[in-house]
Amino acid sequence: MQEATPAPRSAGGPQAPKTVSIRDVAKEAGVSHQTVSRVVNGHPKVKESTRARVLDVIAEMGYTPNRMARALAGGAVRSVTVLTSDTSLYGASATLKGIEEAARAADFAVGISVLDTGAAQQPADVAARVSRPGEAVLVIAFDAPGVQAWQALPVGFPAAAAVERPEDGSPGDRPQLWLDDRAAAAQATRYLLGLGHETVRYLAIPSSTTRVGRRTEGWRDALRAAGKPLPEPLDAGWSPRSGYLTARSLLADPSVTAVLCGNDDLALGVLRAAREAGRDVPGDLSVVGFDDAPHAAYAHPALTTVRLDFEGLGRGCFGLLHRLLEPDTAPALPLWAEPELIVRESSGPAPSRRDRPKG
Amino acid sequence: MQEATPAPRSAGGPQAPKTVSIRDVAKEAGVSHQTVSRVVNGHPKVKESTRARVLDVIAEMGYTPNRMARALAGGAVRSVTVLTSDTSLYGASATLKGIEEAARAADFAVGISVLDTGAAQQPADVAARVSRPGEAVLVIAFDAPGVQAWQALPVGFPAAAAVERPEDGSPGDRPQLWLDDRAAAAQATRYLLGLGHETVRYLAIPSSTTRVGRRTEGWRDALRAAGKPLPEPLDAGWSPRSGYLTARSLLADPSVTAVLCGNDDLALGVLRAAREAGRDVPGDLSVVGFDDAPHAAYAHPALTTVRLDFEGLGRGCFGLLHRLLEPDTAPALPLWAEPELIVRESSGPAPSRRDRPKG
DNA sequence: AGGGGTAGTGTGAACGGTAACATTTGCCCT
DNA sequence: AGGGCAAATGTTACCGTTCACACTACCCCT
Repeated sequence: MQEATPAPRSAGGPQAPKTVSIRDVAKEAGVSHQTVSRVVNGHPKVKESTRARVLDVIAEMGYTPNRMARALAGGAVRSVTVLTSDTSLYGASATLKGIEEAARAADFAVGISVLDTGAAQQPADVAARVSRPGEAVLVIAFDAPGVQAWQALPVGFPAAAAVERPEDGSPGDRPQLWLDDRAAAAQATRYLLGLGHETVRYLAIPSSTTRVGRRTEGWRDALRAAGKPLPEPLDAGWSPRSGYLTARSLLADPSVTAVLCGNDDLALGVLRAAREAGRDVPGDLSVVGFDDAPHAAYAHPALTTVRLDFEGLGRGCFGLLHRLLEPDTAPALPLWAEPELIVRESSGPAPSRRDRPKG
Repeated sequence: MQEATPAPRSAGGPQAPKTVSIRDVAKEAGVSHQTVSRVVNGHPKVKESTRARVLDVIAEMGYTPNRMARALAGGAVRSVTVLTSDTSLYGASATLKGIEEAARAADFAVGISVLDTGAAQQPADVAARVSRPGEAVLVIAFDAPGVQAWQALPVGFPAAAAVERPEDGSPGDRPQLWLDDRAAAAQATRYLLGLGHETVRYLAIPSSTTRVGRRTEGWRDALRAAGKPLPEPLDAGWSPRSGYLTARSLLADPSVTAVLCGNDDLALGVLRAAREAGRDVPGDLSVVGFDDAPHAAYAHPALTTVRLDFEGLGRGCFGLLHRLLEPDTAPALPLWAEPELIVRESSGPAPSRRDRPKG
């Protein structure tokens, strides 16, 4: 732990940084400040020669529009605040990355505000996080705090969200995007069933709403469609530790041969529990994760998982918001990848009856 | 991949969101707007009864100061832009988390801007990322792009940084903080040496400067001090894959019994390479990581690593900046934890000669 | 020649705050 | 009683931008 001596307070020395404003440019170019504003904002009715001259002066003087003033004056905000709960989770952080990328490309500033997990999100709280009334907001609503924040946002608000599922009743047409977790979970489950497992257990991440999560639904869908027994899903948290604790009791049951996890971290915990229980993965037990976090491929055994294009989702969300804010100039919505099952080492054929450890 | 129909453009309907300004509050409370401003900013010379009344009205009307206007008017900026390169790396994201936490506590808005890795950071580029001339900046400079951005920042700029190492020559007193990586690496190395290993190999993360990294230095220090052979450090990247590839050739050498890695991700890769090479960890080979990322405890075997308090570092950096910006009101610098060696399963006594696989 | 559109430009007033200075009030002192 | 001072409050200007509108040319039409 070290600290350099702080630099002396900038005492507004002889050479004040001298910010160059739109009026400075105007004077230099011999036009009114409003004309400069028009040039900067690409207004069509400016004579070509004037535009060129102004642009020259701008380049020469190194003028940059002041975002604050621009926003204050009621112009385009060009700034988004991302509301998210836990950036240490892969899904959220990858989505954020996508948003930032797209926002930067569109010359938007991006702010970030982390939601307190636990505390319910009051409309007033949420509003207070936004720098300016009317400032745009992007919510990463994969968990309960996120969804609450999203719902707490006044409807007129320029905002979009990445959600786990679209809201049920209520105004169903808010600008929001989601990945098809349900189909992805169903696909993973079918894969395991196809390997000969009699059924698949599911370790659920916390649901973002009062209803059961989409991934849980997908898992159920597949089980039902295959006419397999449908056990209770197991409620877990987000962390490896949570997966470990939940799996410890589950794996005492020798009939459990396949476990689908709500995310890769849980799967990591399950892997450890399996090791401790003396269960060979994938020999005795197949474990499948979700998300394809960066470390999933380097677990032991390497995790079979479902790759989700969170970055693409983030880009999409920003695009949605952009289109909302600037319907005429915003580019078309970018595409993102479908969920994809990545088969690695942690899953395999169901153990044949005689190999299976005796109950 | 799904998309809800975008909400119709908010057409400024009958009930415009009607933002409540300082003048609205003033009128309602029967005072001048300036008095409201004074109350909001905790100016001392306001009569207690007036203050109470104004505060009541503020609460009642739900007034929130407009950040933009405040900044425009030349008040305190109360906003930081964090410059970072790769948020998917644990160190950077944890530091960001700490910054955000401290910033929120101090009622600062935080913006984020991701540096292009690869491209050199030009002063102009960096300046352009900042919303307003004079806006404060916090740089997470653990890698080369970060350091370049930090160096490209004009000296007068209100900025602070979390760095791998303090800059060498140059103005050595810029506001910056760092964790004692060097001591931490030395500690880990001593620990391994104490376990009987003849020497320790080191997989280096890329250095943030032209010089060798601090962790590398610490490792060298310990080896030298113990009079042990000092092999060349191995240059790796940041990812598990990089650790895997680097370790693959290294582990062919049976005399290698202890590997220290520049981060936990590299260690994950080494673990996999060890498995493939038929090396038992920790029996034949000890592997030690760095950072104590969340998944380190759930690797197989669980990683021995050095816990670094990145969140604390982030809080500290923000505190440094805060003190710079508001010397009179900013609280004292928060403390953060010293690096700490966390011994788990991936390290153990050096194999005795006769156990060691034959070269 | 006068009327009407339109391209190009300028003017003044916001936007919501803070800073600097002006003003009012109340108290103490001589 | 009047001068001096400090506390409490009000007034005005300004930050850098956009918006709404006014204005000037100029062209086209009848």
